[in-house]
Amino acid sequence: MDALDRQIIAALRANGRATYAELGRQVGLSASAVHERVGKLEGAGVITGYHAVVDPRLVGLGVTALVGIHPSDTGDDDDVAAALARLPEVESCYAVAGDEAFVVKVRVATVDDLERTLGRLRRIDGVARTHTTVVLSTRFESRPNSPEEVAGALLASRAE
Amino acid sequence: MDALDRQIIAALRANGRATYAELGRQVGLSASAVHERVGKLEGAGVITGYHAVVDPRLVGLGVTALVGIHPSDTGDDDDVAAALARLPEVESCYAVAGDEAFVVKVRVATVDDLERTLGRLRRIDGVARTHTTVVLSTRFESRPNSPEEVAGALLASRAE
DNA sequence: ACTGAAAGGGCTGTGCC
DNA sequence: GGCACAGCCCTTTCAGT
Repeated sequence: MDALDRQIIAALRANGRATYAELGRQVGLSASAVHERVGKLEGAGVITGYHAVVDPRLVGLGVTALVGIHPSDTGDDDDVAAALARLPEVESCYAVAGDEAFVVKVRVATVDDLERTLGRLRRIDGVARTHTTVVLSTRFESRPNSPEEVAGALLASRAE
Repeated sequence: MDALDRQIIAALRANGRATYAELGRQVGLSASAVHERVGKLEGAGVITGYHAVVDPRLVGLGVTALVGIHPSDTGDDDDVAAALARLPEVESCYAVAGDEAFVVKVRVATVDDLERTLGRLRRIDGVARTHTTVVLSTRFESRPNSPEEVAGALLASRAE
């Protein structure tokens, strides 16, 4: 993982369909060299996949909510996580510190669907209670920020 | 937006680097037809981009937190959102219903960095207070669930 | 709106530095 | 590890339906 790898990763985070030739031009390498590096990054699990990003509203999933999952005294976290993974409307699932065991992001079509989904969540074995925060608008999401940028910002913050 | 478009979208959500020829094979269309459809989906804003997904830990961003942003009485939400967007460690930002104005997802290298970031967040004009939930593990994230699957699950739920 | 053809370019393996 | 080359496949455009 050198500076070239990081540049390639940043480029692929910005445009996941960039060709190897294009990436090569950006970082000053031949297409075959980039091809090899990307293959290694994928093999090492650094790059885990490539995904098209879709406007949820335009595919009929206009309602987003963040739901905190309070665990019951009995019940295994891994089992709860597995049950959460079985619900396709649960898009992300984080195990967290604090009163809640998990925070999940849910996407559905309508508030009626949200109500139904919350019912299903509460009925999971090991779930005592949910705490729902409805998303009014997504200002930005999954920004492809390079670690470099983050590091730079944190350095600047340190210097303050 | 017909069934073919939805199939193509689902395929590109699963593999953002799928070739047009490959997509055509999957949905039973020629590569040129797929090419045209994808172009229209991009133009209509249904597909907003393609991104490589990277394991945050392997690029030195091993600490994730969800931070609720409580607004002060004075201060404009849009200004706060703009200030949040300027911090690269803030990966996502949702305006939410409830006590908090926003919930943001933050990724940094260390808990020291997290402390610094929280300081920067609190210093934003219009931010009264933050409430931080540290992520212990990401069970799954940004799963490419097709709206069909979600609709199916919700239908099943309705029938229960 | 899709197909099929054709030209151009990218992909990806091999051999070599 | 990277480059150059080469064969093949894909992309992209365009006429035809």
